[in-house]
Amino acid sequence: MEREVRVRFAPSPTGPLHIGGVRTALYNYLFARKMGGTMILRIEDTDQTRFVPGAEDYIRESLEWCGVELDESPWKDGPYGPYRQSERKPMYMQYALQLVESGHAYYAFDTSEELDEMRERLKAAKVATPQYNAITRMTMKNSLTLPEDEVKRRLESGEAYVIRLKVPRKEEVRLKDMIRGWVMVHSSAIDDKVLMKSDGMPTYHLANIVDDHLMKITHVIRGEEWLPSAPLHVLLYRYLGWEDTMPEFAHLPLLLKPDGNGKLSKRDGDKFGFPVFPLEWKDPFSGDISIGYRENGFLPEAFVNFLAFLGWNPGTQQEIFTMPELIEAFSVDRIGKSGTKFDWQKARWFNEQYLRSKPDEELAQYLLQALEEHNIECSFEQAVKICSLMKERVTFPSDFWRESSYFFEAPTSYNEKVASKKWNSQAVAVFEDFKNELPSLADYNADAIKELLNNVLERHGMKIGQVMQALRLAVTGLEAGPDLMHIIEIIGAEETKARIEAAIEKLAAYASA
RNA sequence: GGCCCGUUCGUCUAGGGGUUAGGACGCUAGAUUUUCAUUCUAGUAACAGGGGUUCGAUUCCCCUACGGGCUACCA
Repeated sequence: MEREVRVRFAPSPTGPLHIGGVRTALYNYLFARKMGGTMILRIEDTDQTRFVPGAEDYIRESLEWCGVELDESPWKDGPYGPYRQSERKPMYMQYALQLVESGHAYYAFDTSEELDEMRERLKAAKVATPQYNAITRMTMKNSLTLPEDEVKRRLESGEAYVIRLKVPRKEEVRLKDMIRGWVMVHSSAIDDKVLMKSDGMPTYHLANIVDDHLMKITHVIRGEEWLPSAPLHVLLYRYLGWEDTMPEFAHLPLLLKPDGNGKLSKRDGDKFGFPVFPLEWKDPFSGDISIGYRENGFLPEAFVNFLAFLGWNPGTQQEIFTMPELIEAFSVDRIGKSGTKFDWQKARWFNEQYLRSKPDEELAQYLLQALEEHNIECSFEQAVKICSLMKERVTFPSDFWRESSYFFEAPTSYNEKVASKKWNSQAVAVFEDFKNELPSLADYNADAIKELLNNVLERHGMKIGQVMQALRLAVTGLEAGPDLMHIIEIIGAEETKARIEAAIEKLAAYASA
């Protein structure tokens, strides 16, 4: 019988979630929604020493920003809570004990010094992979080698111990991955993994199997870094007697550094000059700040669209997808196998596409906000006009203000190159007439302004191409920008007149040359 | 080192025994424009190498190379 699809995203709160994690969450979400299933978030905080304050809130806020909705989570209770492993602590021991009783696990009392010693010894003996396994466990201090009464005595005296899985010496462990097909691993390559730590917490391996089982998870979609330990997880399901409801696995290709050397890591943001985190993160210990996509001006839709295409594609020519469209198009068998390098240029392109598809009225809000911060007044209508002029040339919302400040402030300097090449006495003669006649224009709009300019040019026997660059220089100080007539329309006749007069004065040296 | 996974234009990728190996980003050129950008058009550029299997392999198999992951009482 087909079970209702239930998937989980299970980050550990050890710092900011990086984009690889966000992508894993996204794929889980898309799959859940596509299948009409349930999306769960479980916090994997079994390592108390790595807890970072704020990390959990960061995860929550990041997913909210991306539009990844959680059906069950620490913040939205469901039938299988709690959703923080630290709060599920009492649940794990019984399963570990069940394994001990069935002979699939055992107590071990070795100190970390003894473990190091064992590894050193094996290394010296040229053993390829020094590990606690079927062979070496018989030389260590555990319930397999110690007399029964001593084991009992040690346990009762409160001595520190761990519970290890007794991995069989020779056995092929097969695992079917939805992305890679059958993966075969020999049990000799797996060591006797610690299941319960001496602090009473389970390790990832035990906790993840117990929780996935208890939470009725049907599909485990996670990063490829988990593939090597997946056979171990299969063994756990088997020994716990849960193999018939074992989830299906899908191991996602990793996100790689742009230079193709290694998986994208937290430090790479600074190194390559783009964010690796969805949101800005301030490290609570060092105070270091890492930039985020949101603060960098990315629209969440663009970020999600871009991320979805890192390792997956719909098999059609369509590139722009809304979240509902992604859900509709998503399927696990269109996820690629090979690692994916991060392409900053393409990320920008997606953002441009989304920005341009927004109505001018919405874009105007970005500009208005920036203007407010600079204490500049501007009507909503003006802002809309400016944005409609600028939208084809911006990548980020912050560009609206950065690229359009001349609408509000007269130029304080002029592009040197244009000034020396295009500013001359003939142009100035045209501008004298133009700026004087501008305020008396009956119908003040871009078309009328252009008509006036043409009239003046005709009187002077000149063509529009001869003065346009210089006029732009006078009005904006720059060498390039959107349609000048529209700029002049927005700025207004009086301001334009004043700017032209200022330019004539300041650039006099060029005109006489 | 051992084990596991992978390898199509610079990048993201489609394809799959016989194709002019397709698209997108980037880049280049042309067109448009008052400039820059946009837009449009064109161009650039790839099946890692070697063996098989086959009438025919980029596609299937093996080996090598290269890349990546894992190798903790971390997840």
